[in-house]
Amino acid sequence: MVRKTKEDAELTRQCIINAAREVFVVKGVSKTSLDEIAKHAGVTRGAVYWHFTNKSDLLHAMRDQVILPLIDRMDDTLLLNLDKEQSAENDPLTRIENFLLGTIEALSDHEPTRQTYEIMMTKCEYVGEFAEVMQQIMSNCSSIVDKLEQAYAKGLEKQVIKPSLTAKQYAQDTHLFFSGLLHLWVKDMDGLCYRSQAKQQIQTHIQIRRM
Amino acid sequence: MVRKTKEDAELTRQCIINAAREVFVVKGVSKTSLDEIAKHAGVTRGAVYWHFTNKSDLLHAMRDQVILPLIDRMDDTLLLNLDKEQSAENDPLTRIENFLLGTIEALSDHEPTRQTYEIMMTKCEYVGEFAEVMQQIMSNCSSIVDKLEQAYAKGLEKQVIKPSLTAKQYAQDTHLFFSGLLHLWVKDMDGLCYRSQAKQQIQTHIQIRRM
DNA sequence: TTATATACAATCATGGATGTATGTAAATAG
DNA sequence: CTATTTACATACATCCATGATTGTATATAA
Repeated sequence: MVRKTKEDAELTRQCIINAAREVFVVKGVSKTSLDEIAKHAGVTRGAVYWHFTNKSDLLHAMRDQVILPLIDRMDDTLLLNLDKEQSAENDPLTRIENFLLGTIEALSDHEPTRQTYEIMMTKCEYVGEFAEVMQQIMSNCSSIVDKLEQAYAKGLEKQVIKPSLTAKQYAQDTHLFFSGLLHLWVKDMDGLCYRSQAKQQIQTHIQIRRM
Repeated sequence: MVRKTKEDAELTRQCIINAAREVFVVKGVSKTSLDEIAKHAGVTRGAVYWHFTNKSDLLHAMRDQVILPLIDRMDDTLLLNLDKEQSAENDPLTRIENFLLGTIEALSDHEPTRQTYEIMMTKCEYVGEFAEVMQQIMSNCSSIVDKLEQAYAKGLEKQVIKPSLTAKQYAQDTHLFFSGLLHLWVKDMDGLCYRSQAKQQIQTHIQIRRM
């Protein structure tokens, strides 16, 4: 193989990430060697070590491709123009429902996203230098709860939600609900129990809150 | 070291399981060698291979010590004598609440249980011969939902729950809620966000359902 | 009392993964 | 047009975990 142009290089980098994901998801992170990833990507270990310092670095890159867009989408769907004039689209509860449904849809429609979640949840050990990822996840959870709380606060203000609980309580309960749903959805490989009913369960969860 | 009596052997077996748990929880399953476990238990790899065929077998044994009692407790707390006469103790919603609270308490009070959950959730890759454990987990979830549904059905029958949803819907929502709570509780190492508020969130979750 | 099974310890052989170091041809900068 | 950097491939050295084998002293059964 010979030297490539910058675009080609970026393409092989992405190719390595894709190969890593596909091998990780069947063999688990720790039991896949960089040689397997390289072979599956059609390159050698030299290429992998050129683009990534080690397996952990590669795993981080793979994760970022899924997590970063999620965070962006969360801001857009949940909070952007929340103060704009009242409409069906702009109902806080509908926004929350759409955010949850949209996340599930991303998993349903985009195989790489689903695989990445599966790897992160059931094929990866959060230990050593990768233990800090747990902190990031928890910190992400905090910001999710914060944004949910803002949306729920608007909902309470606009009186579309039953006022029996505080916005924070609603936000935490929704977050726990969705966290459980995501885990079960990903683990439900057969799709019998959870994947088929996820959307209905989200709608039910939201419906309970609506006044 | 010399040959021991049967009781001594069972003791070293348990000692190896404990050692495995304590090493797994800091180094992750795949990165701990059987030699480390043996040394931490004060034996050699020979002893480990005598009591367990391999690392996976050892992991299964460790898991069973936590999962099997949980299932037993679930039957007792949730269903046993559910048809007996009405009392505060026998209220279906109170039973569900007690089951959830009891599980959290088991994690709080019993370090080995907490460590085992942590290993299963964040320090273990469900792959290869260990992938079938995922099936077991999902099957366990089904039976949990079934038993919750039975309890909720009694609650609907006794008219202590709002009749807006079916027993199955209530059961699924509670299961998703609790699944998320367990995951976040275990991952919340600092105890700042979830561990401190778990009991309140359970009580809130139950309170929402009460008529 | 003897024979056998038990409960380990100690040793060995193997392979596989990692990281690094070196080679190299083409792209790109000057 | 030349020098240097880039984007890899190839080769090398090291380490470490595994599983199997063998050794051994004792508990236990007959």
